[in-house]
Amino acid sequence: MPTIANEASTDTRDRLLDVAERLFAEHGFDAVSLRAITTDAGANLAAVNYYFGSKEALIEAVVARLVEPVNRKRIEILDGIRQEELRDARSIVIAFIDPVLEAAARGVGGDNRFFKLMSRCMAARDERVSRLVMRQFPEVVARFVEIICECCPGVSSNTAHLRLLFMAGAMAHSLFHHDKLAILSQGRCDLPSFDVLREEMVVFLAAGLTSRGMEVRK
Amino acid sequence: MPTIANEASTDTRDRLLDVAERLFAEHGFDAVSLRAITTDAGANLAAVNYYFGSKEALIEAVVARLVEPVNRKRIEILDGIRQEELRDARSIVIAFIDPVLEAAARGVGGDNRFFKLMSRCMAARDERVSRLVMRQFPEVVARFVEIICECCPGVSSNTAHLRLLFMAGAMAHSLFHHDKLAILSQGRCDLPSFDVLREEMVVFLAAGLTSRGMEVRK
DNA sequence: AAATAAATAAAACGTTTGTTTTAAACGACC
DNA sequence: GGTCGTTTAAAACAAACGTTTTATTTATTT
Repeated sequence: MPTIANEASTDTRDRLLDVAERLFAEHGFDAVSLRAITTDAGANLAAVNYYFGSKEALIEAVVARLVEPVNRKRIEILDGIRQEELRDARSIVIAFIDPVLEAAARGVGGDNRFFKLMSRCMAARDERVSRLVMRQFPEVVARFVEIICECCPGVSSNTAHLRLLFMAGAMAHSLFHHDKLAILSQGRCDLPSFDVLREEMVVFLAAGLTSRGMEVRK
Repeated sequence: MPTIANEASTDTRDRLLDVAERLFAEHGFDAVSLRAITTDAGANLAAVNYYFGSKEALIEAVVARLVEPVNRKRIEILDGIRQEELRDARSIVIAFIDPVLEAAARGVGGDNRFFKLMSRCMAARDERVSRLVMRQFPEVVARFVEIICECCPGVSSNTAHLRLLFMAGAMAHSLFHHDKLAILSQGRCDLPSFDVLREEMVVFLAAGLTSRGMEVRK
């Protein structure tokens, strides 16, 4: 086991992370063997266990490296909203989805690596993975719930939590599966560009956020 | 291989389907071995290959058995809406989600078997599973898109397709993960009952469906 | 230059997996 | 009652997996 990471080690360590991220997103955690990862990375089979200790620890490292910056960016944007006075539902939605879209845009070939990986995490078989995800989100959730309650009249904390869940689901699902619209619509739907998808999503979710239904009307 | 199913065969065949459905929903397709299924069903290891030919064929059978009645019910409800004149967004949303909730309610112990299984399908590693799902939905998609366009002024076919995708994502995600709200909210959110969750979802999605944003305003 | 630590390489280990094969038991029908 | 097709049982197979162990190379430090 390496005690501290030096320059030589980070080389193949990072290559392992990169390759694992791509393969995990594309085929799922279970479907990708350590042999596939190490071969693709030009490393030895034992390298994963050498640098990370186990396959599960590698998964955790991959997920953390991808999720952390996105959530950090989200909070940054929320802080900006707090200062300016653009505190409407539309801004909230954008603060939620844009960091994800940016992370996706950074991905090679425009593949939806972030959502694919998140979706795989949600459905992952071992709970350690989903627990890792659960650990990364409470702060973001609290911040969004707070601002939703402030900006959307009549929305309670409970409702805000649920609406955030709806938002997350709509975003993840549509970004993950938008390319299947061609089949689902039997060719009757044009594949939307990312810009169009983003704008449609913002409109839809902002309307949902500000909708009035269950609150106690006085 | 059995040529036709008689009474004796359907016994363990159905037991295999029941057990597989439950275990697949709970742990995922890859995580459940044929040994676990056959043992739990009180059958021999070879039974799955005997009745279904392969594990993949068993997965297909399980999914089809679960999805078909839900989509059939959806279309039934849409037919009812067509006749009556309750053609508003709220009715559309209800036609979409209620058959799922009913299927969930039928599940033992109220587990979210349907969405869990659907979520696993979406993230499944072999494309044959997701292709099976894709084959089951075009008709439902077409029907919902049609009625969305009719009921929601200014919504084009492309937009309707996307909004249906948002709906599906919000529903699947929130039903699958609503029990994780306790952790995500750090105890600040009460776990919603199914009735509350349903009503919140209907309000949110109906508002999204009828929202106005991207259409060309004349 | 020798010694020590880090990194890579190669091979083997013990499990588990889906599937196939071979036998035995069961049930209907002539 | 014997025979044939169907269903269950038990065992074996080959392949793939994550992990560990043992050697060898490379780099750093004394």
